[in-house]
Amino acid sequence: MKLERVLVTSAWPYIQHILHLGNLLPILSADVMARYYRLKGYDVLFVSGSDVHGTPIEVEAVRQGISPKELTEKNHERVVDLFKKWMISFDNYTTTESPVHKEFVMNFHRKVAENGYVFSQESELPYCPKCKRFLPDRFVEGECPYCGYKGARGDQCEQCGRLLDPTKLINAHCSICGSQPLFRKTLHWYFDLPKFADQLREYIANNKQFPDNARNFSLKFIEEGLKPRPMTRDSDWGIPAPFPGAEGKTLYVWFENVLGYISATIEYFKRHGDPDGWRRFWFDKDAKILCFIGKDNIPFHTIIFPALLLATHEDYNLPWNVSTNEWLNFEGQKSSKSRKIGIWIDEALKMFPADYWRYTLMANRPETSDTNFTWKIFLEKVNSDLNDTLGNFIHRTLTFINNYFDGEVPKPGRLDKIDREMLNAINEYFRRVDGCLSGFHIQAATKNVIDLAREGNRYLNEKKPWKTIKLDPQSAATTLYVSVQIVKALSVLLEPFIPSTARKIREFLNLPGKMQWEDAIVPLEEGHKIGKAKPLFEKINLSEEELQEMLEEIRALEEKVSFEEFSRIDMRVGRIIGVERIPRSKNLLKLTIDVGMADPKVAVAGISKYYRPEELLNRHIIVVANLKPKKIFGIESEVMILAAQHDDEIALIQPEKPIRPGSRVR
RNA sequence: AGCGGGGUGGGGUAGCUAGGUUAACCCGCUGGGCUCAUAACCCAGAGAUCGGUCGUUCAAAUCGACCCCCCGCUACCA
Repeated sequence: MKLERVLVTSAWPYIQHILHLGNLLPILSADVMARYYRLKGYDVLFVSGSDVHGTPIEVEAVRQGISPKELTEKNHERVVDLFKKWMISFDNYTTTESPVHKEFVMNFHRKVAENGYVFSQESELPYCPKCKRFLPDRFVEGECPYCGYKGARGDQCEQCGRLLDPTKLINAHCSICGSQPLFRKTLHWYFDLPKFADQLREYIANNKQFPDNARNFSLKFIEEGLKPRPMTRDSDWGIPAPFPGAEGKTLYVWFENVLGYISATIEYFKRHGDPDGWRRFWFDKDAKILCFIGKDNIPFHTIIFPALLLATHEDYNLPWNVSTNEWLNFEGQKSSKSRKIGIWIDEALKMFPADYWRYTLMANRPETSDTNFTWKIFLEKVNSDLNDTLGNFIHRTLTFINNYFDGEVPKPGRLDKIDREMLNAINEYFRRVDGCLSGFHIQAATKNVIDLAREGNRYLNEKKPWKTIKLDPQSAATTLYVSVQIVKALSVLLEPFIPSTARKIREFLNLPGKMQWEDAIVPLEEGHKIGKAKPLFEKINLSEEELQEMLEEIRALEEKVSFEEFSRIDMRVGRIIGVERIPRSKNLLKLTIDVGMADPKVAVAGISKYYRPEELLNRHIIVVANLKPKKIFGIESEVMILAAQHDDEIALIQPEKPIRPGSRVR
C-alpha cells in the first residue's frame, strides 16, 4: 500500500502579543489533523512558525521601547513554550527570521522576478516625519470626508463604511505619534497577479476539498479583477527585497510568510540530515499540502500563495485544501487585547489543563459561522461532556473490573443481541469519527467520540452488571468485556483531540503510549491486566461570574507582583568562598557561598564561559537564599546567584560596598 | 456601499451542496428508574411549523425572488 503523505500547516501567527484562543484555532485544528494522520500511519510533517515582521510588530516594539527583534524573540520563546504546554505537535515551529527562511525567500523572489512577474512603480505614500516611517493606510487616522467621523482610518471609515484613501482624510495624523503625515514619493515593486487569473480560477473551481467559505470568497475575488500587489515596504525590519535597485526596501510580509511553509519544511529536513527530503512534500504529486487558517487569510492562501508558486515555473504542489475557520467571539464580542476581551493562551492554562480547552474549542469550533466562547459553554463541555459522560464512563468500567474481576479483562460468555449491537456500534463510531476527520469536520468528530461514551453508559445501565454479578456472573463478565472495548477505542479516538487524557486512559489500560488508529477497534484480550483508574477530569464547581473573576485575578497577578509575593523571595548578600569547575559540563561552576549562616550554601551557576574561578573567589554577590533546591549535574544547588544578561554578555550583581554576608536584600 | 457567511424549541450546535419518513444532538426543564461509578448514569415527557413575505413543486428548514436583523471581509486583526 502506498503511504499517504501530508504536509500540515497552520497560519503563522503574528506575535506582537501572545495569542488568544481565537488565534489558536487554526493551530489547534492543524494539530488535531496532524495527530490523526500520524495515527493513520501517514508520512506527516506539521510546520508553522512565528511571523515576526510587519508593521504591527514594529509599532508594538516602539510602544514597549524595545527593538522588533527583542520583542519578537521574547514572544517567540514564550509562544514556543506555550505551544508545548498546549500539546501542539509541531515537527518544526520556526520564525520568519530564520536564516533558512530568509535565504529561501530571497532566492524565490529572484526567480519570480527573473520570470518577469515583478515590476516597479513610483507612488506617493503617507510618511510620518516624527516616527520616520511610511505609514500603512490603516495607521493614518483623521476625519472622514463623507460622514465627518473623527476616528476614520486611511483605508476605510468604520462609521460609514466608505473606502478611503489617506490623502482624503481631513486633519490626517499618524496613529502612532499623532503628528501630521507628509506625502512622499517612493518606488515600490509589484507582483503581477492578474497574469495568473485564469490558472487560479481553474485551480480554485476544481478543488473539491476547499470549504465553501474559502471557495466562494476566492472565486468572487478573482471575478472582481485581480490587481498587481505591492511586494515591498520602506522598512528596515523584514527580509531585504532581492530586486535590483530595491536596496533598503523589505518584502511585504504576505509575500514572505506564506513561503515559510516551504522554508520550514526545508529547515526540518536540513536538521535531519536529508537536505532534499523537503522536495517529497513540495514536488511529488501524491503529496498533499493542507493549510489551516482563519477566514481573514483566505486570499493569501488561495490566491497569492498559489500565484507565487506558479510564478516560479517549477511545478510546486499547490495547497490541496485550505481549511478555514470562522471567528470565535468571546461572550459576543471580538477578542481585543487593548480592551481585555477574550482569553489568552497563557492565562487559559493557568486556569485549567490544556485538554479542557482543546476539547471545548474543537467541540465548538466555528466551522459554518462565527461562534461564541462563553463560560457557560465551557462549563457545559467540561462538566457534562468530559467529566460526566466520558470520564465517569471510563472510571465506572475500569473500577468495576478492578473490584470484581481482579483487574483482568474478563472472559466473555455468549454474546446476546445487545452485546453484539454494542460491539458493532464501536466499529460504527470508529468509522464515523474517521469519516468526519477525513472530511475536516472536526466539530462533528468530537461529538461522535463523546457519543460513543454515551452509548457505553447506556449499555451498562441496560445490562446492570452490578446485579448480574450476583445472579449470573458470566453475564457480568460479558458486559464488562464489551465495556472495556469501548474504553480501549476511546483511548485511541481521543488522541487527536485531548492527547494527555488519551494517554492517561492507555496507562490505565496498560497499553503502549504509541498506538495506530486502527488499534481502536482491535479488542483487548481476555485476561489482559489493567491498572487502577483515577478520575480523568475534575468538575468545575464555579459559576460563570466566578470563572470571570478567576481570569481577572490571574490577569492582575501577571501584571503586578504583590508585595507579599515579592517578600517571599529571600535575597541575601553572599561571599564566594569556593569555586570549582564541574567536570563534563560546558558552562557550570560549583560555587560555595557564605550566606552568614553556620554552613555555607552551594550554588551551581552557568557562568564558567564568562568568569574564571579565580576572578570569582571572595566576591560579594547577591543570592536567592530560599529557592527550592535542584540537582544539576548531580550536585544539589541550594541558592541562586543573580546576574544581569544581555545577549551573550552577563554581569554579576554585587553590593556597591562590602557588607556582612547574610545581610538581607530588599 | 459592495461582497461573503449566518438567522433552526429557553441556551448552544448540526442538517441545507444531490428538496420527501414523526426537524437531529448537547445543555437546561418536568416526571420516573438505577445505585457499579466522579451528587455521577439511564428512561420518558414538555418545548421549535426552521427570521419575514411571496413563489417553484405532488412535496421546502433545504430551491428562487424581495425584505428585516446579526457577523465578517474589502488586500497589515485567526
